[in-house]
Amino acid sequence: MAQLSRERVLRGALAVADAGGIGSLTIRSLAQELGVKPMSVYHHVAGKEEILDGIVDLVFQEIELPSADGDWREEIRRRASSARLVLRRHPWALGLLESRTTPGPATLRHHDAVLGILRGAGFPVRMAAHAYALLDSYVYGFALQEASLPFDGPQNVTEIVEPMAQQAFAEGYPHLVEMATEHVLKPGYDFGDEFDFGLDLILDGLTRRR
Amino acid sequence: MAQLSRERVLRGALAVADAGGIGSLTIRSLAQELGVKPMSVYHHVAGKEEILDGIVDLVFQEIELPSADGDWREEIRRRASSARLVLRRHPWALGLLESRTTPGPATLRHHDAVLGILRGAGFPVRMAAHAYALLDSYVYGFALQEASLPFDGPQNVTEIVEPMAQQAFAEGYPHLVEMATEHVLKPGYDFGDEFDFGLDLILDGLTRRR
DNA sequence: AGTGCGCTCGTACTAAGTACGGTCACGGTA
DNA sequence: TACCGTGACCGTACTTAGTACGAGCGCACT
Repeated sequence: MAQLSRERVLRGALAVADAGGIGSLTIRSLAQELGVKPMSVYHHVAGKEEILDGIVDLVFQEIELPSADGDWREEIRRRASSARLVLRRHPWALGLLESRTTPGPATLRHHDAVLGILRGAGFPVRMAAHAYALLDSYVYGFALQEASLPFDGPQNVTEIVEPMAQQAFAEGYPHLVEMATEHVLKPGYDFGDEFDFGLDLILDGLTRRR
Repeated sequence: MAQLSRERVLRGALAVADAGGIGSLTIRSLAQELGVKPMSVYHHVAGKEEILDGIVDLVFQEIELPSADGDWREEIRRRASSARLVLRRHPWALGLLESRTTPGPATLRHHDAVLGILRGAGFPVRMAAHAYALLDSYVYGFALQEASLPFDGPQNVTEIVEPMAQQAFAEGYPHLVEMATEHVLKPGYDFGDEFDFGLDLILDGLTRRR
């Protein structure tokens, strides 16, 4: 095992969080992952808070940056889709966003690039702020809903939703029952497919208001 | 101090979380709030997980239900605004959403009512699912961004953003600097004002696609 | 008075964050 | 070569948290 370093500590923390959720990330579990003893970690980071800040920034680093000279709509769409995939890969990152208020360098670079595209596309500053807040709200919120779904993907939907629908029927929630039986339980259903509908609607609205 | 009860335990937990964040909600802090010893709590709830599920459902209970016979657009707007305010009052609830997969009765009632409005407004099942995912994504994501802002309200924006802008300038993030100086630092700025822009855009898009 | 029951609590075990100081390898200097 | 400073790693232990276990205690019903 090579020398420890801040970089290796953060990478290790990311791996532990991905494997077992943020709840499983403890200084001890991280030390084990790294093949060292708990206190060794503290020579490379100041404390657990700094680790959390660090891995959030690592997550932002994974999101594709829009390129400054492409079609704005296509670039924004690409980065939104990328962000959604990244947040699905690291669902614990969403819960962290709420508590971290000191953005890292990758986070800043990311936001600067997105704003750059919008300004370059002709959005005035105020409108760029609107667009930026709207787009990120949508992406974060969608990722949050994906993360809180009781099922993982399109596979095991039936076995999870079927009993829920029965319960909803028994307790008198007709619209939930209808949604389950007429939509969610139909073959081919995948919540992830909802993403493009909303993104298109938002991009259309922004185009119209530009 | 009256008899303890599940209800009082959950209300107490909500109060503790509101006062100091979920991080400050421990069995011991909760017991102190309730004027009892820690282990007494366990006679009314099975464990901390059940407390967390319980207070998330309490939060949903606070969101205004849309009324079934109003104008769908107005009802949906009202419940979205209400949800946003409730989530601003209990920002810790967002972090919990991701981990709780067993919705409580208030949560189910809430979702059933929203779906009911959309179906009543003439949205086909599939389109109601789209609209529902989009609206909730927006509301949750917006609340998440509000919660992660480094400033609390329109008051102390300047003292927080000013140094950030300076740093952004020094590190070469021109669009962040522009956004700060030309928009955020202007008098009257309030991030909360962004909410209506996005909500209107979404409602327009949904109207058009209905 | 006796009995059972439900609520409360004292004690204690385990897991986690981390302060403090020790150990040890290495590299530069006299 | 002998010495010593430095940086990385770790052993120990203190504090805070969740919670298992079982004891005490008051009240309702016999």
